[in-house]
Amino acid sequence: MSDEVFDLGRFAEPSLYILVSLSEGPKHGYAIMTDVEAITGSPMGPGTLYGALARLEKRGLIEALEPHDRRRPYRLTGIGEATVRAQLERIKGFAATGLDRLGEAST
Amino acid sequence: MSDEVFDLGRFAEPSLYILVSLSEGPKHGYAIMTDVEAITGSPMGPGTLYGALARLEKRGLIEALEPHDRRRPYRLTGIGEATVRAQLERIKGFAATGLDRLGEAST
DNA sequence: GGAATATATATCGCGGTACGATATAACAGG
DNA sequence: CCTGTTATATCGTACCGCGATATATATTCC
Repeated sequence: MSDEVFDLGRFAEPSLYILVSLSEGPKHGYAIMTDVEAITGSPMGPGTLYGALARLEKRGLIEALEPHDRRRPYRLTGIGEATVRAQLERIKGFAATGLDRLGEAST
Repeated sequence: MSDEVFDLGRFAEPSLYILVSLSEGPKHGYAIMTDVEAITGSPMGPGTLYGALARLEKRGLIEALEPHDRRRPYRLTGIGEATVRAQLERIKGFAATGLDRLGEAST
């Protein structure tokens, strides 16, 4: 089972942003929103955020911590961390392949 | 320099695969399908392929060449090439950021 | 103190995408 | 001649993205 890394599925972009944001440490929704905007350059609205958050929790990639004040923080689970890592490695390889092809093909 | 590069939009994964496949040179649909499967490891069905192909052409990122035999080849346009390159650079940076965070946070 | 703004979460609905299923057709090999 | 491969095309369903919207508290400024 050890290898069985969860796939993020079809619409993985916002989910991946969230997971990467949580890679830094536990955060609550609003903090994720601002962090993702800082990383990616484009804002993530609440509709996108909370929908994806619920899905990620349901799939066991993140888990909710005890709320403090008005904040409901989330944390990466073990599976979540493995998933992000695998996903990022894959993406990294893919980007390298693509850029390599462009480098050779252009001129 | 006015590089208003086209964004791939929300659902960019299959489209990006196609564009990267075409970065190698012009290909027809079926060849893209097999190539993408080779690159990503997961198969891309005709429903995904031809839908995305039509959208990419409509957006001017790829263009159709003259059909030979039963094959309808496509080629990257200038805009298309710039878009893939920009997209891949962005992804590369994002992956690096994410892996960096994981590297520090884990262990 | 009152008003405006920032923080913080939650939900709805439309538009649009992913993708399996399905159909069609030409060609090659046994 | 029939099966499998190559090749393109379309339909329908399920699901996602995301703007809009609502609510409530905390903070800041006049």
